[in-house]
Amino acid sequence: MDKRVRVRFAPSPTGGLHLGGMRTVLYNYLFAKKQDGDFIVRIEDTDQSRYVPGAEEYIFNCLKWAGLQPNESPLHGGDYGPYRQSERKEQYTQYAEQLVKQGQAYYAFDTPADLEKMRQDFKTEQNPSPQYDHGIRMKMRNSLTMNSDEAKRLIAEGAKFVIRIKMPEHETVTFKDLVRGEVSFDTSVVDDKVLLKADGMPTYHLAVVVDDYLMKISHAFRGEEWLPSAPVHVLLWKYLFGLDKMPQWAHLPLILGPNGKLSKRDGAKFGFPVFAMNWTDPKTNELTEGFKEKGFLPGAFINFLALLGWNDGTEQEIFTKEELIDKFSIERVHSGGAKFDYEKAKWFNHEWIRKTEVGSLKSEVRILLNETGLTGIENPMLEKVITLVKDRCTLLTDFYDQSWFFFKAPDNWDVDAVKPKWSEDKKDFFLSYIDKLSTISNWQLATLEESFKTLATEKNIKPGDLQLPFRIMLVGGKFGPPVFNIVELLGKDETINRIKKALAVF
RNA sequence: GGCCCGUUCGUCUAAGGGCUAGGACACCACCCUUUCACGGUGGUGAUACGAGUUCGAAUCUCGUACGGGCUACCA
Repeated sequence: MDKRVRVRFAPSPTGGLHLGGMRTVLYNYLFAKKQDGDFIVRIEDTDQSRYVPGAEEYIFNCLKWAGLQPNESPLHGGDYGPYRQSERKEQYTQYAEQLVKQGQAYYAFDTPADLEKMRQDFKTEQNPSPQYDHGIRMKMRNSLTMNSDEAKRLIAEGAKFVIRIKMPEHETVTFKDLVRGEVSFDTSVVDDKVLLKADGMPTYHLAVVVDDYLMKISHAFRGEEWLPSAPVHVLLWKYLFGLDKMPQWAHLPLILGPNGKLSKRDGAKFGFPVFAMNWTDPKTNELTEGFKEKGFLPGAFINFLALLGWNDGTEQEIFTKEELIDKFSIERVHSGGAKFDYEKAKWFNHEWIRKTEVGSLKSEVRILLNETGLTGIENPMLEKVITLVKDRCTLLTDFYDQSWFFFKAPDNWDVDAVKPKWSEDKKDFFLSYIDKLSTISNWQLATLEESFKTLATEKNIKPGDLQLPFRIMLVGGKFGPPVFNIVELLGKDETINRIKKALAVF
């Protein structure tokens, strides 16, 4: 009896894909997978003036990176195409005309200047932004205020016109929202939205209803910013296809930045990404940072995004994608907006790096090191290094800071940290230690540490006083994993070389 | 201005009429560590306010305040 679950993500290709958009994708995806349904991506490109080249491809790249692949889309095909609204232009006109015939919509011939004049003329203190609504429409140039012959004549003459919905005056539209329960609106406070634009393209309002119908969408999830226009969509469903065919709605809470609505600016200002992947605006060349390039694992990204406004009722916080699919339910999504906390997002990533196996991290880390000029790294060495430092890395990009010295000798040293306590005795110790190291055949952590301590005792120096200089000789500064772990991985020749080189400077 | 949505530690949240309002991030302290981290243990910290219903309210109702969204031939 229940129809097949089909959900859609419907972005407009106008720029980067931010956290809110990605979370909408995620919830759609999880919901669909859980019910064994279809996840569809439909490109809402009805506004040619806002079209941005590359944005569509970028969106699909983000979905691919996050592992949220659609079943149907302009890229993946499907039985309900085309999946770009610009390619469906012809489909919408008939429905708009049908509404006019049914008396639920009308032609309007007002020019942009007319509309501007109306807004000025009717602007008052109480009503700073007058709407084209039931109170105003009889004062404008439309098929309601002229006789039908004149409207027909104007259209025949090629006059520019739009089709507007004729909102009823005092009806209450009520619908059930999966995250908020019942929501009602008085139709008299919503304006006569344009359905079909002068260029023949539909607006979002018409297109979303027609396409959701034609694509047999069963559940429609979108951002909370759509809630105020929901009554228009509900009415359109009622007039065109019947309320019984209408998808179930869920208006998702907004993701907020430190000062309200999350924006690109917040990212730049507070130093965190807001887009899934790097996005360069083709017009301004402005680069907005993405979570991928910042060093996030896709699993961690999805994980923290899912928890921004949803939880499974237990205290579990780390979820794999499979677990999320298994546990997700739209009813447990919060109705309140969530402020994005970058610190917590990083914590998720840290947890994910820790739990991800070395083998899965290898190629990412290799690419990262390559980009900084560290090439030709052998696999076994790379694996040992990752194992040693992964617990210290919050972001993938931390692997560089935590490990470059395994692949490249330092060329300057934190001498200020050494000099004040440096002495001939210590120099003598390291000279002897070089000899001792060259005789060691069992190059292992315990042996190395033991030999160091023994020699120090023989020379009457506290081993602790020697460890810091030793570390600085090897890596250049006061950082890195435990000293003898570094020595072990560096190997005999490299360790001796580094001591010699540093001794010349100290 | 109007309409709609929302409000539990600084942040994300649990508790759907009944234990001392629980967890996580962040922060602080201690432990571990002769670098820095990780880690471990503990701590500070919240039901916006005011009424009402009730034996009993974070939870239900109303009002107020505050926050957010919308108010385009953009989505």
